[in-house]
Amino acid sequence: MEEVQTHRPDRRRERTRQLLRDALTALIIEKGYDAISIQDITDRANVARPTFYLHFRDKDELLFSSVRDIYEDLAQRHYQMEWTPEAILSAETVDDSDFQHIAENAEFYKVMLSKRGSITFLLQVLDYLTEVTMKDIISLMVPEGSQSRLPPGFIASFLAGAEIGVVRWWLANDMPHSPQEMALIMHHLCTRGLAWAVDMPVPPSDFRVES
Amino acid sequence: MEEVQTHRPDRRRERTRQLLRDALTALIIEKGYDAISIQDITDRANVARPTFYLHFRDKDELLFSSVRDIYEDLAQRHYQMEWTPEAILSAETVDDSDFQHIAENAEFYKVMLSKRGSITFLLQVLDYLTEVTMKDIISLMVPEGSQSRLPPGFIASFLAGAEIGVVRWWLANDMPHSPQEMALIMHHLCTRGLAWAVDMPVPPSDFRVES
DNA sequence: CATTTAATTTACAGTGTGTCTTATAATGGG
DNA sequence: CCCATTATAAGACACACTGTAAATTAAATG
Repeated sequence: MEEVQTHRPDRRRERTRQLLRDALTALIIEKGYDAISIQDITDRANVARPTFYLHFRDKDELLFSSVRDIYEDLAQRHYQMEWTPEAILSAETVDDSDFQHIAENAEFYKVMLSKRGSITFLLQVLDYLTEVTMKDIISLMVPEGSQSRLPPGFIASFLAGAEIGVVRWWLANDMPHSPQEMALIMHHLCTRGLAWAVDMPVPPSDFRVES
Repeated sequence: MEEVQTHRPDRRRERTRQLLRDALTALIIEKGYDAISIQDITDRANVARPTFYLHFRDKDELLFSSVRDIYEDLAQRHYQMEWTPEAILSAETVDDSDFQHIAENAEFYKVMLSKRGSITFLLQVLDYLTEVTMKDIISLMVPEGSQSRLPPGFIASFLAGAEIGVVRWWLANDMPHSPQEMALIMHHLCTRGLAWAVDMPVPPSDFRVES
C-alpha cells in the first residue's frame, strides 16, 4: 500500500527546501559534512527542526537533492557532442566541463573529497564518472565492431578512479593549472600512459584479456 | 607538559586490545563501519564499554591501530625489491602484493571501500598508494636525471586513484582474475594507456607541463 | 604474596535523532 | 476577497550513543 504524496505547488515548500539546501552547502564548507547536525542545518536556515523531516529523510537525502541536477547538467553538456572514436582519442576535442565544474565549486569539493567529506558522496561521484566513461569506451568500440584488450568496465573504473585522484591533487595544490590544461594533461596521460608521461619506451605487447 | 604513558607489558592489555580489534573487523563485515557503535564493539568483545576508552580515543583510532602494521608490511614487501626504471616499466617484474593483500581480505575491503565503509579509511589507502607510487616515479626519473612530462605528484595521484577504481571493480565483480593477472593487466594499462587498451593508435605528442 | 595495574560496574550529563501534538500562519483556488 | 488547505512553529517525548567519573573487583607481574 504505497501512499504517494502529491504536492500541489506551494511557495513555502520550495522556499524551505532551498533554504535547507543553501544552509547545508554553507555548513559543509565551514565545518565539514560529518560534523553537521540536523539542528545545525535548521538553525542556519531559520527553520524548525521537525520541519526538516517533512522534506528529507536525513542529511544524505538533502545532500543528493542538492547535487542531482548538477550531474544531470554535466552529463547533458558532455553528450551534446557526438562522440566518435576519433573524437575521444583526439586532443583537439577534449571535454573540460568536469574540471570547469570542479573549479566553479572548488571549496565544496575540497571538503567533500577530503576526510571531512562523505564517502557516499565520493562514491556517487566515482560511479557517475565510471558510468559516463563507460559509455565513451563503448562508443569507442561498438561502431568499429572492434574488441578492446580489456573489459570495458575495468577500463572505465580505472579512468574514473584516476580522475578522482587527479582532481584531489589539483585541489590540494590550489589548482595550479586551468581546467582546460587539466583536461588536456589528463587526456594525454589517459591515452598514452605512464611510458609517455616519463618519456621512456616500453616494448609493444599483444597481451589481451577476454571479457 | 606532555604526559607520556608508558605501559609495562601486561597480557590483559594486549588481550583486550586484540579482542576489540577482532570485534571491529567482524562487525564491519556484518553491518558496515558507520553503523557500528562503541557499545556494539565492546559487547562483541565481551568488554565493558568504559574499558574501550582506556585504549582508544574513538572508533577510527581502533581501526587504524588494526591496519597500520598491514601497510607497513605491504610497503616493506614492495621495497624488498630494488626498483630501477627498467624494472618498474617491465612486465616481467610486476609487483602483485597489493592485489594479493586485497584478495586475502576481500570481505573487509568490499565493505570498507563501499558506501558502508569509511571515507577516512578510503583516503588513507589512497594516500598510501599515492606515496608509494610517488617513490616509484621518483626512482624512475632521478637515476637518469631525466624530467617527466608531468609533475610526479600528478602522475602518482592519477595511478593511485586508478588503482582504487580498479580494485573496486575487481571486488564488485567477485574477483574474476587472479591477483597476478590483475597486477599484469594494471601494469599494461598504466604504462601503455587507453590507446593500447582499445587497440587504436594516437598521434605522438610532445606536450609537456613544466613542474 | 604483595603491589601494581586493568577491568568491571554503576552512574551521570550532554548531544543528537526521529516523531507527535497543538497552534499559528501562509498559500492558492474559487 | 475569503476559505479550505497545507506548511510551518513550538514544545515535548522516548530513545540511543557518547565520554567521563568513582568505587570496587580481578588479574598479572616480580
